[in-house]
Amino acid sequence: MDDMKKVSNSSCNDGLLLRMGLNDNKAGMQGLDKEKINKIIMEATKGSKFYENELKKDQQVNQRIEKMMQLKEKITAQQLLKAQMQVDKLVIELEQNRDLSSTIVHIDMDAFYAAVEMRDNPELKEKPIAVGSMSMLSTSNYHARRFGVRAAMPGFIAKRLCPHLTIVPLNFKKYGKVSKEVREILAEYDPNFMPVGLDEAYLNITEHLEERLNWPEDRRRFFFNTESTTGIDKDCINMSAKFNEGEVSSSPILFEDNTSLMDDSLEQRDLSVENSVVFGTSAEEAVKEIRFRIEQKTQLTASAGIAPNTMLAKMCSDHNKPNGQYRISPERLAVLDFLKDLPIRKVPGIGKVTEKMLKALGIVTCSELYQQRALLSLIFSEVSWRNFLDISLGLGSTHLEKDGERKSMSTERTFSEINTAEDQYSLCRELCRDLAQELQKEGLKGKTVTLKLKNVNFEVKTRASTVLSSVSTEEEIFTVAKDLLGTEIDSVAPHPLRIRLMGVRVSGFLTEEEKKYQQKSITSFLKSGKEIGILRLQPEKANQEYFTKNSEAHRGSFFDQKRAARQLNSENISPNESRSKQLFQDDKSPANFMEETEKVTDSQNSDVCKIFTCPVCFEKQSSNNLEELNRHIDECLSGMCVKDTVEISKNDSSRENTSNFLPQFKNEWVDKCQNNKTDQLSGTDQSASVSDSSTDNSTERFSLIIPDKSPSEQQPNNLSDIARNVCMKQCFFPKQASQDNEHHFDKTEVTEGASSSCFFEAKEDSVLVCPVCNSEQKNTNLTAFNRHVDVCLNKGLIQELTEKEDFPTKTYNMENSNRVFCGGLSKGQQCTNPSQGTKRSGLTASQSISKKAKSSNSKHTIKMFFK
DNA sequence: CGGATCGAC
DNA sequence: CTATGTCGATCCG
Repeated sequence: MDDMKKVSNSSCNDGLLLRMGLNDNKAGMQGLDKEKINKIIMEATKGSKFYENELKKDQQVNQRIEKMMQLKEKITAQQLLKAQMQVDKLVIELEQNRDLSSTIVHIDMDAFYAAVEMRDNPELKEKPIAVGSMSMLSTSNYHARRFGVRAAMPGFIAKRLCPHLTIVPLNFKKYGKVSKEVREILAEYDPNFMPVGLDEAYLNITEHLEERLNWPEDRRRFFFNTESTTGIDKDCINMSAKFNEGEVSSSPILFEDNTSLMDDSLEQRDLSVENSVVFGTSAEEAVKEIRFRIEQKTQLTASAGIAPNTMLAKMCSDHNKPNGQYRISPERLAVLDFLKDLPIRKVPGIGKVTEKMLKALGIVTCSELYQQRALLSLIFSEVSWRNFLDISLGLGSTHLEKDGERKSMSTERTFSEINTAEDQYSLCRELCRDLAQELQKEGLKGKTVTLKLKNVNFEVKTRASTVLSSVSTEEEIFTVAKDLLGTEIDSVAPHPLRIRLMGVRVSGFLTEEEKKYQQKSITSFLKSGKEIGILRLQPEKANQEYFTKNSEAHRGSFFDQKRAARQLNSENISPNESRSKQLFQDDKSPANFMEETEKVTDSQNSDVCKIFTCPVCFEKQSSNNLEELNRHIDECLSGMCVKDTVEISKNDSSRENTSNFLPQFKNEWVDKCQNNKTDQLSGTDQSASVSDSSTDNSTERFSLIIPDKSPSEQQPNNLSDIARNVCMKQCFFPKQASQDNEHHFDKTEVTEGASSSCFFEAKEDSVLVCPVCNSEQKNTNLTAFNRHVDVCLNKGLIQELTEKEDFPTKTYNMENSNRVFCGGLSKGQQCTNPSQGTKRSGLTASQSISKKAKSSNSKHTIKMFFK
């Protein structure tokens, strides 16, 4: 125990560093004291972009602290008193529920990667080494730590601290293998143990200890490994000698000069059998046994903590690191004593920022955290202060939760500056490809794509977009990601986007149920004719056969069940309620939705339908706004190959508003929640007219028209194919029915060339999509939008992008493209960006577009949009 | 929902 | 020259 205390005193960071530096005379290496270390780091750091950004972040934290302090000032004594009572009430409750009955162990491999590398390359043993690269280190050995070389430090700075430092590249396969070996041992003590990364794990050994009491001695006897397969036999024997003599054991690998801790009660060990050791039945003994076995098996040392819960166990394992262990006995006072002077920073979950904020409140140790509990409850969020309270009471989780389902998957890369759109797009595609591959390994599909960018000033931005269908393939992800990227590129235009990191993340994974739903063929959906939605499709004879052909397999399908449930619902409840229930049936968090819906309902005093059926994927989409739906449809469409053109036209509608698809195909979409405009377009040709059979008067009817071929000839794989054909790359809805008539366009104002294809009402806050870069321009007016397009054109994007053969995006040719401006430009509008001429085209953006639109010719050109 | 931030390994 | 990659959680608007 004396040993433990000594080490525990010196394990505080500052002391440790200092001591190590002073004590180290081996290998002719000197460590550095903290001052020197800081000085060197500062010199290497200051003036760099990285440092500038660190300063900036620091300022932000300071601002947060300032705000917090202002908040604190406003707190009255009265409030504080009240809070004190409430919190203390909670404290009593928490104390009553304090659970000390579990024995949780935290195992932490010492300097794991570095230790593995040293083990496998004896030449490194005596040297300061770090694992990682010149730009970033993952870990360092204890030699190197004396010089201040630490994890998360860039290699080039470490080199300045320690010029002899050997930097070993990462070798994850190897670490994984070793990790597995360790885990095999751990599983014997707790089959449900919880690994954390490669080098840590939590175990609940409560049960093991119970059983262990009855174990015969031989079951607790372990042999020293005298037949090591590697060349380290001598060390092992040396170590075993120390074990036998009850001396302080020392890792042969890491700590030739250190004082580690196979400590108490070693004399009592039964060593009657040669080269073996018997461990006792206590928690300490069991954990020593674990560490012993790990070392015998892998030649690596581990530290461990034993405590009544995970939080304490984790802090314990840090307490006597390296190659040591510590236990908090399961008594309330032992716990509180451990926490008494413990700096809050040692607590898992309290990082740099929280530490600084609490320090501003005069809180450094856990007991201070407890003393300030009332104040904290007034300053921090419920979640935060409750967490603080748990910490200060030493409460934590007493069981090991299996890590649940993955919530996101991402990939990101750092590189030297990339500033051309071309490179950025192809990089983006690459990331999407990698990510898609990983996603498919786990069979995941997600609805949210997040793009992460770090510019050369180290400023990080993330941009996310949630689509209503889910994505998993490279194309699908890229379709979303590239738009996000495009928006960012545009946002800094005409300057190039200068980035040093890009990442793509997919989250919002489908649940099992949703996966099923998605996989269902739409035929079963179409059969119903009873779906709620603004679009209903009811196959006419011509298509009936096809629609029903594939439906056999789906009888009693998910859809059918849903339908049945819906009908049941509507019969059993009042009409109003019924509607609500129907709408929300598939919506897991209807709160906002409800509000929104009711609002609209009131204002229009009519049936409002906020569930849309996407014409592409035919999935029902509940959506709060049209923009979302638009985005969904857009995304649904893009990345898919358009094979042919099909028309959807609305045959009948009582009250609807404009919206549009690519108009040259007379596609029209109706948004019934927006305004009262009526556009009537009639379908011709072979129409698979689809009418709604329900009495719901909010229903619109559409015809599905397949112009060229009869369904049988066309032989689409499924109806989705047809549906996809229906729609063009884009659809726009007026985001809101704006009162503001400025920049208002309607179809009469547009030239023939454009207007036949574009009769979109562009109001102030419409969502405009740049025909060049394809990105949504939000919150823009037409002037700004024009400028954007102009800039976009002049950036030479088109030229550049078409040059590169495998370039994934936007390979359409402006000359032939029939892509049109939807609502973007008025006829003849001049380029509004004075800094940018129209060098390439010699035309203003609008003129280009006009020309383009005129030359465009019907359905075949559409293929160009979908590469 | 989207974005920023924190924290851990 | 040269400051990671990945994930979950939380908070705020």
